[in-house]
Amino acid sequence: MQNITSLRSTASIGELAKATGCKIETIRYYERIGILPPPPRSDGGHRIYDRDQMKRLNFVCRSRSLGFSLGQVRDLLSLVDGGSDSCAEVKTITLAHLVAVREKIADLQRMERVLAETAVKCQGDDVPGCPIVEVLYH
Amino acid sequence: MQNITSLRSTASIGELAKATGCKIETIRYYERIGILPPPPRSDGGHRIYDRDQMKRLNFVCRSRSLGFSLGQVRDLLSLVDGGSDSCAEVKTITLAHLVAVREKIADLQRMERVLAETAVKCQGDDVPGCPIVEVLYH
DNA sequence: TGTAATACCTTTAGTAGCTTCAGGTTCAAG
DNA sequence: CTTGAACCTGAAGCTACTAAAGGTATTACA
Repeated sequence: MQNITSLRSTASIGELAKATGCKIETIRYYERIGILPPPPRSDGGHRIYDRDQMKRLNFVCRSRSLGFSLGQVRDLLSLVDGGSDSCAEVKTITLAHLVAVREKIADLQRMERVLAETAVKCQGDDVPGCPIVEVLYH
Repeated sequence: MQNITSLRSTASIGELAKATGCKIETIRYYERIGILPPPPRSDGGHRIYDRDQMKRLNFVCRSRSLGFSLGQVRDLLSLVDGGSDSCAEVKTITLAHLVAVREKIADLQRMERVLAETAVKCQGDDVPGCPIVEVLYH
């Protein structure tokens, strides 16, 4: 197996998966829902990807790893596909997402605090009346 | 409509929903998947809840609001139902969840950092080559 | 007591974002 | 030419709900 960035400019779905860290099934899923365009096929029906597709999948994976929803990824892709005067819209989507991420962090920190506070109260022994259970019952 | 904690010791599903902050549909869903036992019914088929059910639903809602999965809630409930010598197991589940919550926080903070760093680089104007897009392409 | 508004009922399907499965075909190495 | 790995499709399953359609019960008021 050779490095797809060296000799060949095309890759199988498995090679693409390795290169991007995205699972094969996920790649096919993205194609099915229209995030990735259907690539050309070999005579036998296997998918053949080129560098552009690879770049596009990278974009998708990276966006997903930053927590963008597939809907947002779709929007970002169409802005990128559309042209160059879309920077403002890209920023808008990003800032909206940033707000959502910060809210999630705040939510989780609230949970973390309660869980940690509660857990230390519990001895973990056989004494009836577990403090954790008490908290859960309110 | 009277306060369910005062005169009557039973409640309709709507009253239960109000008392716990859990939606009616969610209560029925919990029953369907076995988180809540099926309550007795009125002659016309409406659900009638008593205080124990109310307590149980409170436990479920509170656990959920702390981020426990329904599987974990199920486990916690069966420990609580089981007896009093389950404190250690309750603590184990709680600590495992705490670890998971902290991992999620760390993940989100990583996203937050990248998003914030990237967003400030973007002027949001019409200049081609949006820095956000660059980051997404890697 | 009659009626109208509200609350409740069931079943089914939809959401996000994949993952897994079953059952078959193609490709590449030796 | 054979064998094993990689690939193919379509459908179902996962979490935790939410919504919608279409029908029945209850309750408040006149």
